[in-house]
Amino acid sequence: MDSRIVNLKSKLDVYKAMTDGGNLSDCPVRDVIQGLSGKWSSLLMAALAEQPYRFGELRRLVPDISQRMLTQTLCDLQRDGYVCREVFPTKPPSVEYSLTDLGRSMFGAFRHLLEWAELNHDAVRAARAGFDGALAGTVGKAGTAA
Amino acid sequence: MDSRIVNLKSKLDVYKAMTDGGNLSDCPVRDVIQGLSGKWSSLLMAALAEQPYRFGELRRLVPDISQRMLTQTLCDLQRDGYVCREVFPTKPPSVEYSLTDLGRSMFGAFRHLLEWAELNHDAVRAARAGFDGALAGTVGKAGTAA
DNA sequence: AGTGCCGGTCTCAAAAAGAGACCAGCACTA
DNA sequence: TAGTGCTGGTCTCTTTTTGAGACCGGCACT
Repeated sequence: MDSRIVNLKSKLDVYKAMTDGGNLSDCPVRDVIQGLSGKWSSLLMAALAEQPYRFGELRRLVPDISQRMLTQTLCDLQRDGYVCREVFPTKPPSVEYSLTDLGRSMFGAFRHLLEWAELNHDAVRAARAGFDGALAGTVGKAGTAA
Repeated sequence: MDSRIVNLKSKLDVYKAMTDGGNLSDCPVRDVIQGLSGKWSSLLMAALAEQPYRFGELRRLVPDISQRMLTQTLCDLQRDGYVCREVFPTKPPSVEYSLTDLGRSMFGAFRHLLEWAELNHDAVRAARAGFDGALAGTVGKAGTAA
């Protein structure tokens, strides 16, 4: 079993075969996931899943996003077919963003991750603290910080 | 109903109240999701969900990742408690990465999104094509490209 | 001796993101 | 009538993140 670690002869062929089986590079899933992996995409999707919002509403709802990224992320989400952009010819022309059917469908799958995060953020935070602590211990070799 | 568009008096207070309700900025879910929203995080999680891999194996499995990002992303995932890093004292010291229980748990939720992507990438691609086509039509006003 | 693989780190260039000014048009205020 | 604020964006500049690739020490095989 452990021979795979020692015996390195012509491993590349083996990996190529495995890659074809696991097709991580080719598969279109990557293409879809990359669209959602942006820093703000998931957040905006979560917001729009609640209800439709206008541009300025979203900006206020997520204070630490810049207009530039808000515009761009919304545009990307619209391009991927997740959100719908409607311009209302009101006095100050207002723009409303809402989820499409595709967007709602996608969010239905994404929601699981959100729920998991809600339930397990303590564990993640604990893991982070443990990792950082161990790192500090390794580097500084001191259990007690100043 | 539409008065919300016209009547703009002191809307900020209203939004603040809404923000408190929807708590999109504060909630720790963001903190967790951001860790997964990296370009490579989800891909590496998917790979490690199959089976444990060594550093070089992952590099070959995902050809278009740089060592730097591979190291960094794996380190981030390890810090968040999703993956476990084991160093084997073999002759060329080898390092194996595997999913922790927390990682497997998280991937169980993430998997839904992966499955959705697999099923709906056609729709997403179609939406993209439609969006790009409409954009070209708007700008170039020409239906037939050269 | 020379070469290659091991898992990383280091540096440098390019790309992406953040901060903030600026735009045109209309309503309300002074 | 001038001034102010709000609308949804775009433009520029700076900072952060990413990508590409050189480099490291140590051992095995040639």
